Amino acid sequence: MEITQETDYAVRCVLYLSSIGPEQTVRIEEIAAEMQIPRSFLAKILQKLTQADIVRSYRGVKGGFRLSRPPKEITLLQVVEAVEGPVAMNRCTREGSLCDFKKTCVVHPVWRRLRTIVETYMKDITFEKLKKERRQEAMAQNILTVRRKKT
Amino acid sequence: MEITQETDYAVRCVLYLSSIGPEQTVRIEEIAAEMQIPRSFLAKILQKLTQADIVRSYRGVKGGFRLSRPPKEITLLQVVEAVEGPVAMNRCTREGSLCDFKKTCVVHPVWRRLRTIVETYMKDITFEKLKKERRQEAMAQNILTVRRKKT
DNA sequence: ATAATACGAGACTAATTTTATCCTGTTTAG
DNA sequence: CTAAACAGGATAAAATTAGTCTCGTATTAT
Ligand code: SF4
Ligand code: SF4
Repeated sequence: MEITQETDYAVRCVLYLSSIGPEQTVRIEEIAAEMQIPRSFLAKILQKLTQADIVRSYRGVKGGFRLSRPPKEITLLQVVEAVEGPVAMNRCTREGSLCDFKKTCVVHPVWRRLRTIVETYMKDITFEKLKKERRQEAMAQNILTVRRKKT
Repeated sequence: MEITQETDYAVRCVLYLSSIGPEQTVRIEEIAAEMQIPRSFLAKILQKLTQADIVRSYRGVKGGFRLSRPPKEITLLQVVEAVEGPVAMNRCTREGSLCDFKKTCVVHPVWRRLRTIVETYMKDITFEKLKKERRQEAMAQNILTVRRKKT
């Protein structure tokens, strides 16, 4: 029971976008390099994130991506669901018709409850929270200043 | 993020075994039919459950399976882990070396925490609990008496 | 205008995992 | 000794995951 590599990439990507200014954009190329994500795969992931209205894309010269709202309003759950669909925990909480036992099954409510627990936890993790921790770490290591020079 | 079909089969299987007497054994055939699990696939699953010391197998005529300890001492987590390995939630909580960022990553602790949450929940669900609910339902519908006749 | 840049969409592919099946061998009750 | 029942390994189809590539469209600087 694990998220996919794709989902982890997506989280890294949104985390990176959380660290830039709200007026800036960054190219796929930059995110891919900084977050160690295969470039063309990331392009696909960003399409999903765009369609889920988590990021917004800008085409052409000077184009790129930015978050479509402040990091505070983007949760881990939203990102996970955008790339891999509902966190159902078991098929029957996603599509009940898949199992004949559903009506009488005593395990079904267990999975439903677990689903709620996981969703609740992930809903509480915003990228604002993550960003803050990240900035603190970066400052402790002077990573941010290094990156500014390079840009 | 879902358990596999195999895992669901395993849970059904252990649930069924929880309902029989501690001295009885049941054949793969019976479990497969009652719990709607492909026979040969179930055989494989039971091997894993045997190796994890959740069930015990008996060969030869009159052979079959039974739980290797009372349902009270078997948790959902044990069964899940027996068939699909650790519930890591993300690769990095299973094998840290898989990610270069691990040391500084602010998301990593989030997955670790979620893992703990899920494990804690599943550890609390014993098959004794499930069995009790199941018996109540069965009695309400007279399923148990029907099954006894058939045997 | 138009060339260069950057994302969008869809087809395609490779690798891995999931979901099984089957065969041969071993154990055991009667 | 033999029929019943599980053990273990090989094999295979289907689904999912992970990733690439090409061509199209939008944007902007010149
Ligand atoms: S057996 Fe119960 S838990 Fe399993 S899929 Fe069916 S309803 Fe869900
Ligand atoms: S980026 Fe962070 S969360 Fe993702 S795999 Fe690496 S350590 Fe884990």
